[in-house]
Amino acid sequence: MNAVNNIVFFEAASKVLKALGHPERLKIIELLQTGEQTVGRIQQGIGLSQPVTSQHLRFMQNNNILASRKEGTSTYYSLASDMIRKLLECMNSCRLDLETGEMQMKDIFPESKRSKHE
Amino acid sequence: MNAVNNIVFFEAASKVLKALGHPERLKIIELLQTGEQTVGRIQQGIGLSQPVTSQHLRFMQNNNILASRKEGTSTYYSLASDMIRKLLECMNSCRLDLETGEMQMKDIFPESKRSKHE
DNA sequence: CACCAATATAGCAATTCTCATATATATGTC
DNA sequence: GACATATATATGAGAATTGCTATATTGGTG
Repeated sequence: MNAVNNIVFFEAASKVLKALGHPERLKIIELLQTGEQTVGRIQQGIGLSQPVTSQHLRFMQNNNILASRKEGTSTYYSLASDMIRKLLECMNSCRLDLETGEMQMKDIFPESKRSKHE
Repeated sequence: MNAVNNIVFFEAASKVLKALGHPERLKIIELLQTGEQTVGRIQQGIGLSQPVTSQHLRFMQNNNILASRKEGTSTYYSLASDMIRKLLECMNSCRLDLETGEMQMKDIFPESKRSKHE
């Protein structure tokens, strides 16, 4: 693993993280954990409008978080990579730690005040 | 774990992920894996200007990714939570999978074309 | 072909990010 | 107090993100 590959990795990984960094998108990802879903079902599942749902899906597909396949008039979206699955596992493990009290909500939820520029 | 907590979790987690979703910030986080560092050292380590470095650090602190303490004229930043450490572990594990060929770069790096709206 | 259902895209306004430059603050030393 | 060092903040410009409304596309059915 050389420096160049490191840079590539950071670039790639940060895109993935950024694409995950939106509450609705995170919900979508969770939804897809159990398998592929159509746009319609995803939309129902998270309660967003159809265009916004589509936009999030496209965004995630462009960042290689999701893959899709068409069947008739439907499009099925699914998790695209092992990395996503690993990250999801990690998130779920954290959520479990919260439930068991092993981790505190304050450990991940900022109560900090923001200045204008964050 | 009820619905409300889920929402809180998604909100919190997505902020964390978003704050991690920037190549330079990811580098900073990696740098801090081995322990706290001053702003100066971090700046050297990643090669950014002092103000930009400070801004990234503030952003991450506001999103509870980092903690800081002052000593003399220096400020030491460090990883703020177990969640971050877990996510870091996960990322490093993925990087290892890349090295061993267990995972392919294409699994996390998008080659997809972008439309105007991503 | 007309029409419907499912999904995608365009275009726009508001907000947020990111980086750069300039300036401020705080601490330590002489 | 004058000054240097380390860090933070203000501010502004350009880009990216987000969600909305309207419209387009595509496949299936009669």
